[in-house]
Amino acid sequence: MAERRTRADAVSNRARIVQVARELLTSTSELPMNAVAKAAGVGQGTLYRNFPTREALLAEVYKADVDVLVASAPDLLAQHDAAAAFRLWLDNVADYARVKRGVLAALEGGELAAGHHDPIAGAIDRLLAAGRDEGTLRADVGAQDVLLLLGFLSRPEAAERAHHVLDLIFNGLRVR
Amino acid sequence: MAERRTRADAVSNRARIVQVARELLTSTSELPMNAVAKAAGVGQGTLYRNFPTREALLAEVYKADVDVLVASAPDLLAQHDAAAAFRLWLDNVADYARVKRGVLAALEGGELAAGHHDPIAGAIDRLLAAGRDEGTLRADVGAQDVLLLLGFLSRPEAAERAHHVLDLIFNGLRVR
DNA sequence: ACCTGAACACCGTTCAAGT
DNA sequence: ACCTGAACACCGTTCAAGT
Repeated sequence: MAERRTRADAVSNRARIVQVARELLTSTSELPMNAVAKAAGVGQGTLYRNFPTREALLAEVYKADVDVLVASAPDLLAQHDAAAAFRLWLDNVADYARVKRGVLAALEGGELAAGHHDPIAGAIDRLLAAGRDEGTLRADVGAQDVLLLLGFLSRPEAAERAHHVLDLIFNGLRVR
Repeated sequence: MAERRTRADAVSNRARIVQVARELLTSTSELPMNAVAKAAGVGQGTLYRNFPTREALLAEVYKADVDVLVASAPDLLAQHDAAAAFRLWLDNVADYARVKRGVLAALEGGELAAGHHDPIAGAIDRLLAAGRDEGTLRADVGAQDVLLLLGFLSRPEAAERAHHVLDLIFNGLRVR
């Protein structure tokens, strides 16, 4: 199977689409596909061949952020006990959610979350498993449960109360 | 100020709009305004004068359900201690959410929830206050926090795990 | 091989014209 | 006083035609 080199213009088009989408998302939380195509200077067809769904585009836009979030889980586990690591990781998620609301939108129920190997779910699983071994976090909690609970971060009103609500959630996941 | 009798056709139009919307929501969770107008046999203008936003229409459709939910709070408090009443009330909410997903959509961030006198928030406040007096529920929890946490019920994947996630939430709201 | 952009099917919402 | 429905401004998505 011969490796086929993608045309140079195709490569730059794809990169420009992602860059433009990222910029559009800094001003508003909406992302009209036609607006992305126009701002990127490509036809709608080009946009859709690169990213068949908006979820796919969002996943690409926030890939770097998600990678950082996922990578921070083992780092925190190396420096703290599992319960503290989990609590700190939740704060990381909240910080990302505050700055870039779209991260959560991409995360929940989309390509990222529904994919076979959702990296975020993997990070949560790791933290939960450590807490279970330690005996500080409830053994009957799955990554799915945590993802559902974190969904509140995507609501606009969440910003002010995020920290407090995370405390309540964390309190609920600890063993009594 | 003389009471003005609304025209008979106007009254029946309004009732038919609500009835048709309710029926449409049993099959799908979407509610296109034009589809409502067409199914109700009225012009779009009539629909919009009665219900300026979709939220307003949803609020009317689910008014009866919300009333039942709100009324159940004092009933539960009369028969159980505050913590048990709160737990049972949460189950009531989950049951409604399972059957009619739209109740939650109408509840969260919409006319119902954002209104000056959100009845749901009132019911939650009442339950929380009783739990605080009793010393079983955390004093630093507000109705807003609970509403944010309950938002997960509107997600399609929530159905199977709703009961378990509610346990986690309840666990987090209790005093240690 | 990749691209463009007209075109289609759908929204929500408004408002002039009717009764 | 209330209603109708054409019309407008927007979506997402497809696909024939180009290079």
